[in-house]
Amino acid sequence: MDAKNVTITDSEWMVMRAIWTMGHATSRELIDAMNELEGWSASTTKTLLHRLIQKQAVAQHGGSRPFTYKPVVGEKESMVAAADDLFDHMCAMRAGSTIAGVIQSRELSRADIANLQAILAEKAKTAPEEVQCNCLPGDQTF
Amino acid sequence: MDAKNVTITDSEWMVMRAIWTMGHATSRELIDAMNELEGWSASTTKTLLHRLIQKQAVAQHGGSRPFTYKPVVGEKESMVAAADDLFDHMCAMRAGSTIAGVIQSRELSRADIANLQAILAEKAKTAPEEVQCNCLPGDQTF
DNA sequence: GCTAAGAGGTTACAAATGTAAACTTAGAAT
DNA sequence: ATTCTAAGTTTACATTTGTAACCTCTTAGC
Repeated sequence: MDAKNVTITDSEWMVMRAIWTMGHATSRELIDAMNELEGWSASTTKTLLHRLIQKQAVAQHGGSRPFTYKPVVGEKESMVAAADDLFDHMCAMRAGSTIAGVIQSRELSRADIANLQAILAEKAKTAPEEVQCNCLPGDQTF
Repeated sequence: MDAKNVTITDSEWMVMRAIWTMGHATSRELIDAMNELEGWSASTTKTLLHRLIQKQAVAQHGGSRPFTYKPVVGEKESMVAAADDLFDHMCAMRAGSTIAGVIQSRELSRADIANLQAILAEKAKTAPEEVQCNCLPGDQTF
């Protein structure tokens, strides 16, 4: 199952974060975690877990109760897919400054920074002078 | 009006992009643009425009018809606010690699890259060895 | 074997969102 | 002055999403 093909809602995402972090979990573990993190009732977590199973973001394992639930889509791929989807709906010309804003407000490790610097150095080799706006059809600068 | 305080839905965002790009527009101009871009009917665009006015993302100008509509919230700030909100709901530890994925799939100008490199160089001065996961309470690496 | 508790599944409902029709008002055209 | 068209406002409805109760089934405990 490809992370790009699964749309995870905000509340489902909260459940996924718990499953990704634990690697695999029982419904009791998820219910307790979501109650502590968000104050949700057990019913809420069960509903969201069921919806995630239906959209194949999560798989149910084990032959007897309590079942174990494991993520089908990876956290890293899902995060990138969600961020790409967001940026795909935004002005291409302003992606650079938007990414700059995000970087400024995130904590990044030395390894993260080194990785980003390497990627940017590579992109610099073929970077255009400017990126075209893609907001209107046949669009030029207004 | 602060961009951070206005939640713009996906469809409203498509209307905003048109208004931002034109700077100011009449409803006829927006109706034509959204019909060409998304295939929407005039009613759809009118409804979304009205909702944007209600949530003070857009302001109505002019004393007689046709009115002119102008954005109250800026595009740049709204993009950063939306991206920040997305990342705020994700694992802090993986923000770096997610940003890397986004950079790889976006077209960036030379100026964008230079700006990002400068920001990263500055962050590198105080970067931690690693960023803590913030997915579960009292969480450590699993 | 029976009972109780826990887990899993189904149903419920309000609000948000996407999409569009219907109605009212204003102004242009005749 | 009247009519017609466009613009603006209100209403409508289906789907999605958030949140949770209720019901059924399974398994642990006695």
